[in-house]
Amino acid sequence: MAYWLFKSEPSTWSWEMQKKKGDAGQQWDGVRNYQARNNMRAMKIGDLGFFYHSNEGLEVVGIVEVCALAHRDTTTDDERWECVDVRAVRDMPKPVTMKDIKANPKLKEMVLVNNSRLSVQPVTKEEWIEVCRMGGLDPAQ
DNA sequence: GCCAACGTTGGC
DNA sequence: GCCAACGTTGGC
Repeated sequence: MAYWLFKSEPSTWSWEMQKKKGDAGQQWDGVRNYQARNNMRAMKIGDLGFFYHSNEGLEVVGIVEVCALAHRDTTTDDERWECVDVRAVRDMPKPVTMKDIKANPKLKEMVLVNNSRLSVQPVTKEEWIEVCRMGGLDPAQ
């Protein structure tokens, strides 16, 4: 299983809105960047991702699960753009902020730190475990 | 609201 | 195919 990070501006698509979609989930539309799209194409059902609030909040607020493989983004006629569906799995008991992540030497290689503009990013298993631990989740889960 | 970093576009 | 110009993103 692979791990990812999805970024969204809460004013556009917030964690609260995501949770309201429940187990049905929601397509992660609007991505117009090849790298981010390629990351979504590589996703498999059951992969987990952090849900990160950009611009406001600047923190990992929850965990989502990929529940549909990459398919056409229905918000555009352009065939180039695809997206997966994700559903909310759980809240972070304690949101992990950008500041916390930058302050942790174990996370200095995170894409979030080094390429903050990429909206869908891969996360290593080690990074996943560390961020979960910081957020008050049992890393074994 | 500013601006650095990055991606894309388009003229040559 | 290069690269300058432009637009967008997102942390601060």
